[in-house]
Amino acid sequence: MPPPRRSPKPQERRRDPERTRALILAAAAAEFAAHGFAGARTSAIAERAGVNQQLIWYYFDSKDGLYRALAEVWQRRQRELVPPGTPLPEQLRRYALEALDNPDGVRLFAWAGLEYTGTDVDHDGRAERMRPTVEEIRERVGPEVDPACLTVMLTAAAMATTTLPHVIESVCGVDPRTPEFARHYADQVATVARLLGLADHP
Amino acid sequence: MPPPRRSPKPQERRRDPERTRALILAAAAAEFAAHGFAGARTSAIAERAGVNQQLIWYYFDSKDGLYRALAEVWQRRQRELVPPGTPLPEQLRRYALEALDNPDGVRLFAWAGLEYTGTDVDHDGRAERMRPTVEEIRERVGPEVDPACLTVMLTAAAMATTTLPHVIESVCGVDPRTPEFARHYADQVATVARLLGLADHP
DNA sequence: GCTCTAATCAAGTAGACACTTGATAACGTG
DNA sequence: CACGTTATCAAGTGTCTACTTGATTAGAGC
Repeated sequence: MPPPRRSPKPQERRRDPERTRALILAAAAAEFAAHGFAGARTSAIAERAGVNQQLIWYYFDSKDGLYRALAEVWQRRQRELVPPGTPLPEQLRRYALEALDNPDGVRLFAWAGLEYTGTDVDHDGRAERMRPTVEEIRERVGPEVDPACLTVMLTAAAMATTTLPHVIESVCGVDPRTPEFARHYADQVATVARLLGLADHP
Repeated sequence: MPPPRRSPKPQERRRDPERTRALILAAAAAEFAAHGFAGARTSAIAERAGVNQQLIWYYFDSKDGLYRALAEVWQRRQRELVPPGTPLPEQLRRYALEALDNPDGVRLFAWAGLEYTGTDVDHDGRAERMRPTVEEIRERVGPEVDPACLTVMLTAAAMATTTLPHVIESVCGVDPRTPEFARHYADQVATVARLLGLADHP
């Protein structure tokens, strides 16, 4: 008689804290992105991750702690999105395309805006990250334009496929979630940026 | 012995269904705007309105019904916001200033975007309301620009003081909620619209 | 192998929440 | 003033939800 394999799912039982943490974080990103902080359910996160609910508290202390941990992950990705030296219209195009490549991240970022109460995990980081963009804009526009405000406008515009799907559906008459539209819209954002004189001059 | 006044608060007890309805709607606007649909609490709405909780179900059937009733109110206001014939930059300036005059409405509208699932109470209404704007833009820009997309971008840009306060805080270094900044930002939106050639031509 | 720790799990719990129920008091109408 | 209707109220109810507790097991170090 061979030694009996006690567990029916030996692979599933193997421990791997890093993997578990990552699974929970990924599931949390999807849930928070889909429903926002208040709407997200910890039970749904655990189920989506395929782990025991309690592990959420084991690794992240609270729903809030999980949310904050997520913000850090997202922050790291943002830093790597646009290599320095990329022309502005192309920067904006890529930023708009994030709606395709990382829709959860963009939604998370949008939720954070509405749920913002005055303290931001990433305040200083973002300020530093966007400074070059503001300065580049300053050099390319006239004195009547406040480059910081224009940066904000362009950021908002680039995120619109995520933040204003209802407007897009009404105004453009198409489903804003299709890749075709996202690409078209991203091109349009770049086009408008060029019209504003934000392209490289020869 | 004079006839005793039985109720200590006779004025409060006076019935006024219309007033009650309005009180609930106003309180709901504030709560939903502050926390979104999932985050809003019916108990908080009743308390803010100063009415018995049950009246929410008496008048609106459900939390969802209350939310929908609110959407209709908001919709009506939108129609009256910008009289036809207003030049585009001025339209956008006023739209951006809504963040001051009707912050709850703007927030409600922004929440609706993130919570959008494909069905919209005001789909047709908004489409019709925004058509003239799209057509006006079409006449003023070159063929490389999709006027519907530009309309979306400008809408998103005009709402940024509400949707992206965290970005504004980082990039502009000011509190996005102050009236001074809101006015400055609204002027900037109008300025950029003029730069894009959206002003009246002589 | 033994033991200690760290990871996983199952079964709660207390409170919050949307919504009901059934009674009561103001109002309109004859 | 009687009487039916309508608005208001107080006190639930079942369910959901974030979080606890306490036991169990996999793996690391000796």
